[in-house]
Amino acid sequence: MNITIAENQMIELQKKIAVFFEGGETNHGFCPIKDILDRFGDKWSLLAILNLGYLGRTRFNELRKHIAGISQRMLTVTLRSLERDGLISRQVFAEVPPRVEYELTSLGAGLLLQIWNLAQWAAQSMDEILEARKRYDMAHAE
Amino acid sequence: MNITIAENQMIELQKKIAVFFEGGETNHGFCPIKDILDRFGDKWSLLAILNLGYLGRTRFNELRKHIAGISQRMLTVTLRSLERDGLISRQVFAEVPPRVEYELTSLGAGLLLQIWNLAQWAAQSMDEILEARKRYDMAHAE
DNA sequence: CCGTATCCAACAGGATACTG
DNA sequence: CAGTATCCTGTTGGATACGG
Repeated sequence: MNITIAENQMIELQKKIAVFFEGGETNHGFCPIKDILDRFGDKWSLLAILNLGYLGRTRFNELRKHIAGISQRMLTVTLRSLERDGLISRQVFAEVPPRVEYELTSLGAGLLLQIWNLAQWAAQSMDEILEARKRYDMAHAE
Repeated sequence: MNITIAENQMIELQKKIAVFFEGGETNHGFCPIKDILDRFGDKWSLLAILNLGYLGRTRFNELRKHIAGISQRMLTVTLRSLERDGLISRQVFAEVPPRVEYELTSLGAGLLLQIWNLAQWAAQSMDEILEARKRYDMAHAE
């Protein structure tokens, strides 16, 4: 039953990819995939965006509590780069003790939507992947 | 005009994420995002899948030609891990010289669809991101 | 509270040489 | 042709200490 990414749907997709590749700089390596990876392929960016989507406007340490395992340094670094790319906004309040709040921009919300779809796919496919992996390891263990 | 991920759409998404987080193991860090990153956050996996989607069933060196800059070693490593996860199939022909062909499985095709959506978003948003970056760098250069 | 600065270990991944 | 095997470097990111 999982054999149904309908054939024609797949062919449609192939055509689109072809346009994508051939319309661009063809084979000199232009590809937004590389850019995606450079920006969001790191360990924490997607998690930060997902959590900001979940929490809405959030303070630094509140966010940190929700991203299990992240160090202070990496949360700072990650938030800065997301801010630089216009995906989140950062607002500092001149108080003592200081308060800083982060929030997704509309651009960031658009990315969140994509991440969400990807996460959904991953959640749905995880069992199948784990099974495949088990099969592979069985077959390749001597 | 880009201020339109409609509010209610965003709120809907927040609810879904909430269910996602709170339905799972809550705050102990369960999250398919981490798994996604572990598997596809590397430098080459997404490119391999995208190119296999583009080319269809393909031989090792043919694939290599299309993925600009990949080393023989990394193509092997990448393809092995994708095969292990059941995302691509590998068929060896007992010929001299040897021939090996790779192809997306239906599971892999499902992932391709997600990657495609993400790539589309990236392509559409790239300008806006680059602008934001320029603004940020202007503001933070003393 | 919200960072920055410094140091350092682990690992991804490139270059190269060799095989069935 | 389609890989292994080995070596070696650059980068990622954790730990720790300090600052506004």
